[in-house]
Amino acid sequence: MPQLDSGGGGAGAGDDLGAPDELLAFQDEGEEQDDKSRDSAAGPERDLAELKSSLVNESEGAAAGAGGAGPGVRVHGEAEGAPEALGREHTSQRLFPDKLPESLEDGLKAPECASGMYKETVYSAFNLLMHYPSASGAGQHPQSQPPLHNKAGQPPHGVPQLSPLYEHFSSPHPTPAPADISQKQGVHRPLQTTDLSGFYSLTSGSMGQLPHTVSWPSPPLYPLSPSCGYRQHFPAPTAAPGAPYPRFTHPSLMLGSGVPGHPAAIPHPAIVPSSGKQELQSYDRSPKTQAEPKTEKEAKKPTIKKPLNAFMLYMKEMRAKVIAECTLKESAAINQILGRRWHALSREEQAKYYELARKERQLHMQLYPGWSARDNYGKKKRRSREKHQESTTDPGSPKKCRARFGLNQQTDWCGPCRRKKKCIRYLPGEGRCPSPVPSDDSALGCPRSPAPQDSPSYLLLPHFPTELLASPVEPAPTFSGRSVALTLPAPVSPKTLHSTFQNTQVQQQESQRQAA
DNA sequence: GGCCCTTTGAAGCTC
DNA sequence: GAGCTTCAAAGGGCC
Repeated sequence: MPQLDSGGGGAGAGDDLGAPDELLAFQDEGEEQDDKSRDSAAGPERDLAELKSSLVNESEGAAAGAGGAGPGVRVHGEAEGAPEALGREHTSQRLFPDKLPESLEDGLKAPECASGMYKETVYSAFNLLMHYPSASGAGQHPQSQPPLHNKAGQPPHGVPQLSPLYEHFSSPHPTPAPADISQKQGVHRPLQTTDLSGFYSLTSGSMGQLPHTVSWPSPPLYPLSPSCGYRQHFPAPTAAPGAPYPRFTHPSLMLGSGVPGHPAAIPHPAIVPSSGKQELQSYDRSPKTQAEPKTEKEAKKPTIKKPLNAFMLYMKEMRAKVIAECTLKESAAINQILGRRWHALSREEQAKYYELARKERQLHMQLYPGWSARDNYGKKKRRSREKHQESTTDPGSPKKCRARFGLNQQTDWCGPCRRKKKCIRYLPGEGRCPSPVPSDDSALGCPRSPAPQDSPSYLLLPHFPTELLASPVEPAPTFSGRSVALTLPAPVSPKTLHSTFQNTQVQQQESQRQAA
């Protein structure tokens, strides 16, 4: 794997892009688990148990792993020399062993055609990104490069579908990045010296090769002005003179429209016009935007979306598959299934998505150095806080809850929710955690929170299949030692459960018809 | 038309 | 630094 975050150049920022949760998910196993992972007898179930164990025991692991790896999932190429670096290297080897490229390679040999998502170009692009940020190779056509993994040009099973961001910046005909990309106001992050030219390509030649994924419908062949209309704060990389067409001209990305002086489309999947679904609302906590008068021009600023995290990338890839398998349509129910499946993934499988997400964040940060997630704050309806205020039975923090019941703050779980963070799965009507569950083995006899018998309306539904309370897809996970499965029955709303119930009935009727 | 639901993760904010 | 909040995608459902 290339040195994505090598100390040379300006790769420093990328090193810290990994999220703490990623670390917790994969770091807490420690050396003991590392040994376990080397155990050839370890099967998927055990792997899953270990993963869940590591997730559950995140606080202990965080304390114990103070001398471990730095933040985030790392790839090879850390700063060398120091023991810490050695530890990180060790961690990175555990997280991204040579298996990863192998799996990618294997996957390329074994296409999954169910959704038709995987195309050669996409994974060639992935390979290009894996070589990133080689400036020397920026102008090379992938076919002229010795491909690392696309032996058969086929996508792998389990290899994450590239997000639009990746797809977008993976043109085989890259064009030079603009020289003035950093010459703008509001740039807080230093522009990476990494040559991103390989990710801006707007050539017409790539258009025909560009696969159409579920997420990206067929791009209309709109002529593209050389000056791409990134939002004002972020001057756009301009297309090469010989690049008349954008790679992506999704209607939602026609960012130039409406922006005076920027008539062209913005070929970036992370950008949506503010006139879209997420209209800029009056609520905006950004001091900058509060201070500035909202001119018409500003109101039409495009919205740069957050880069997708690992789970979002996973959802994006697997949604169609789940829909096909389960004949579900409601995204809420699908997401529940995907959430369970996500937990059931092996570490290696999840690591692929974490790595992909990390690269997305890195790329996003380099493309929009001054962008912050804060920029989009307030662009969605505030609902959590309002809902929270509506609830008079605030479960309180786990810390308070544990203190209330005299539990160990480090090891005991907060009531039936079994979470160490916010206690949200309290029993309705009983206020804060009424029955804290210690984390010793006695808790293992009660793997699930006691289902409230009074308030949830789905329990009152006639003939409601109680098995729906458990995982609709995955079997109940096993418990290992003190570990408590994270895939506890999610606090599914009665509405969703009822919908799921209805869908189940439809499925049963269909199956009966087919059987007949 | 726009919000809700539902998931996990990342990042910003608050104390 | 812990805990909380918001947003990212998706699309049917609901008002």
